[in-house]
Amino acid sequence: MRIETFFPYRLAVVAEAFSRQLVAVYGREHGLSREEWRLLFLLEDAGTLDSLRLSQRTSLDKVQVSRAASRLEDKGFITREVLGSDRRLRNYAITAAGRDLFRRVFGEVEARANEILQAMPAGDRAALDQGIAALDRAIADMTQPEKGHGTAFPRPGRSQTET
Amino acid sequence: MRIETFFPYRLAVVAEAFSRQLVAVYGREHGLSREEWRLLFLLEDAGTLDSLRLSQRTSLDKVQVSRAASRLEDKGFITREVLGSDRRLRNYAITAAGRDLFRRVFGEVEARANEILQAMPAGDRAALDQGIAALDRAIADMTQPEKGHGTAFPRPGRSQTET
DNA sequence: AGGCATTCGTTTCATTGGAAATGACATCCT
DNA sequence: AGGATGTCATTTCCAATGAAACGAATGCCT
Repeated sequence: MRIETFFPYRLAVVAEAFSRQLVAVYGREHGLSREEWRLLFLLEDAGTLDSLRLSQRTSLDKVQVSRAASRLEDKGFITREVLGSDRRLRNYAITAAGRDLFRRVFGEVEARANEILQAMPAGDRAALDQGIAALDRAIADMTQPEKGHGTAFPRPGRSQTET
Repeated sequence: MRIETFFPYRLAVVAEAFSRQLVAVYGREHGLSREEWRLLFLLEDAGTLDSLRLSQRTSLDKVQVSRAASRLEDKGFITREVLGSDRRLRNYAITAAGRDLFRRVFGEVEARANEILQAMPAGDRAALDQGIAALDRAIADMTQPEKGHGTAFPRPGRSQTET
């Protein structure tokens, strides 16, 4: 079978290529890693988030959040403080500088994304949107058996090593 | 803006999740890296390939090919020899063991992929296919205006030779 | 033919990224 | 209460990754 016709390959490769276009903006031009970019995105939307809500809303695991937050804090784009109610948790908030940066970068990223997406016929664009949404549902249904009958479903970042 | 509604984010996250399902098969269960998997895929299709054709047909850069080939050779799944006509190039060929492994793994990977894809309504599946193809074209047209259509896009090599 | 520049694949080096280990804290259970 | 257990963020360790450096080989050009 020719690999170019294998759907999973095509999806992965196209998604990567698209992503690379955007990384060129927030990464190469503004020095943000993908995790930092996403974290900043979340925080500019929410203003402030504690680590619990954060882990529920992102595809980032704890380690990634920890590292991205650390770097963003160093750069002065977010603040990080221990949460009073549960001192194991953290509360993250975006700073004015962070908001400023994000808005600027977001404009550029969105422009680049639209430049590509608008080059597609409207019908194809709608199809893509529909298809991605459906695939998302299919994967979710697959990995988290509907109704949660299964007591064990894979949680990101969990391993079943018994010590 | 909520990040979940930002299309580039959704695409990246869904594609990653889908890919992860497949990596779980060829990676976790069979010890192949993504690059090794792709290289093996190419070689089982072509039987033999020299490094020139290889670089034209894949999204892998030189370093990735070199490393993946090295490991596959160590495992006895491919052979690698200097090309007579141009001794800078290499000729890769899949071995019987490699073909054997690939067929076995491919069956599992395909099954897993179909398990997910078949869970989607046929219309959504068609939409996804159409959308991905269109996005591929849009990116190709964007990065390489007016060149060959199809699944070819940029390789991250940015050799800015001075002069 | 013989230098110069180019094109390869591979190696090196510094950085990244993931998985397990760690330590702080909270919760449970008796 | 208070020890055992669980949960969290962070750190540590090591494999993987990417960019630049390198050495070998070829093409070009006079």
